Amino acid sequence: MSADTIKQAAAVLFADHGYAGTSLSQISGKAGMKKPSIYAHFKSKDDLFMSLLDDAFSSETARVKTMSSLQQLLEDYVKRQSSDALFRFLIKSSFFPPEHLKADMLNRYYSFLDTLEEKTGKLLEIDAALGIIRSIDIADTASMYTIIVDSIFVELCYGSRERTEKRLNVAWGFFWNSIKKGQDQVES
Amino acid sequence: MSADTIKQAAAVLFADHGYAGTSLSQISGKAGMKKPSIYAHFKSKDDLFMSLLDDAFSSETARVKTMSSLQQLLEDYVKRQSSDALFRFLIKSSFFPPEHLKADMLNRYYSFLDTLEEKTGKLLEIDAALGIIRSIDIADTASMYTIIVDSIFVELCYGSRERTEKRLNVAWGFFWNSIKKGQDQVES
DNA sequence: GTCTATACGTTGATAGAC
DNA sequence: GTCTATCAACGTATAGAC
Repeated sequence: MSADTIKQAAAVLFADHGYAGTSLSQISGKAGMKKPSIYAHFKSKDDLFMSLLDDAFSSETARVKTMSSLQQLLEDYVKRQSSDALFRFLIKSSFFPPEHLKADMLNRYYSFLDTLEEKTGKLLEIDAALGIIRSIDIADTASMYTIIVDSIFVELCYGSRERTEKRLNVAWGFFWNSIKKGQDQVES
Repeated sequence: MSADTIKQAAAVLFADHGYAGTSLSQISGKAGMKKPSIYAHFKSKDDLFMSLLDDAFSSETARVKTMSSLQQLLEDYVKRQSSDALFRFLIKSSFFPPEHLKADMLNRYYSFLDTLEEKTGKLLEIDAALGIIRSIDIADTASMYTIIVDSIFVELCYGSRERTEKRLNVAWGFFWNSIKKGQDQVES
């Protein structure tokens, strides 16, 4: 289907140049058709953008719901930074929403964050029950996890995989060391 | 001077709508003059943008160089999120640079990051010498600090001061607890 | 330094033939 | 569904009067 071809082209361009920085002629050009053809599939530029956003949030929410380890999700994000245009589109658009669509977007973003924090809480509770981690404040720890996720997203914006991986290792080291059982921290 | 009036107007608009999303007519309108008057002070839109960016990086670099505590800088960022348009402009522009100015910007950004990590390292070394913190890997810890800074910047993009402050408290709690002396962590 | 007037490309979007 | 042709509006930028 050519609606899909348009979406794929738009994802890349929106991710690289933003909403305002991307024109419909650029999108149609990349999709191999003329500008007016877009209107056979989408009502407007806004419609195309929001449609992409829905796809992206659905995909990420599904991913979070089926994840089985906190560390795995972070590594998954790093892996997808170059290959998954829809993911890059989502990050950049979330950080910098077009002003007139901001309200619409924020609802979806917060709903995604809720899913993430809820799932994080559940995984932490399992680890706590298994005795892998110390008794901790689950809410604060889940919050700290999303902080790491966001900082990884920031690094993803700049595109250097090397830096991102280094950062991930440092962040995860601090995080896990703070919550795991054992006395590796003792070194006074 | 009216070059300054233009800059102030531009900072707010670039921060809110981005480079591509802001037009020279919007800027001149907010500055109380007509569009062509801008060209009496700046060669082009790019010139205005880069001039603003230089101001912003200079200001932030100076701030980092004179900071006396890691926690203070974070709190300073939160306080300025609503009042300091140039600061908001810098964050948004750094996260999402216009593609054709990206290379130019990245140099300045990395130079700022170097200053930040260097200063962070020095402050950590002082605390270590004073016996306030445990012996740690200074480089990793400074890196973890910039992770927290970035996550605060992300939150600043969304504008809710309440959420930002909560996040700052959680992040700082984890960070300081990981490096300070004493056995507050023991709770197995 | 600020203005009016203007040049000229590009934007998002529509009409209508095929 | 895709195209050509066209639209009004807006973009950056310049020329030249005051």
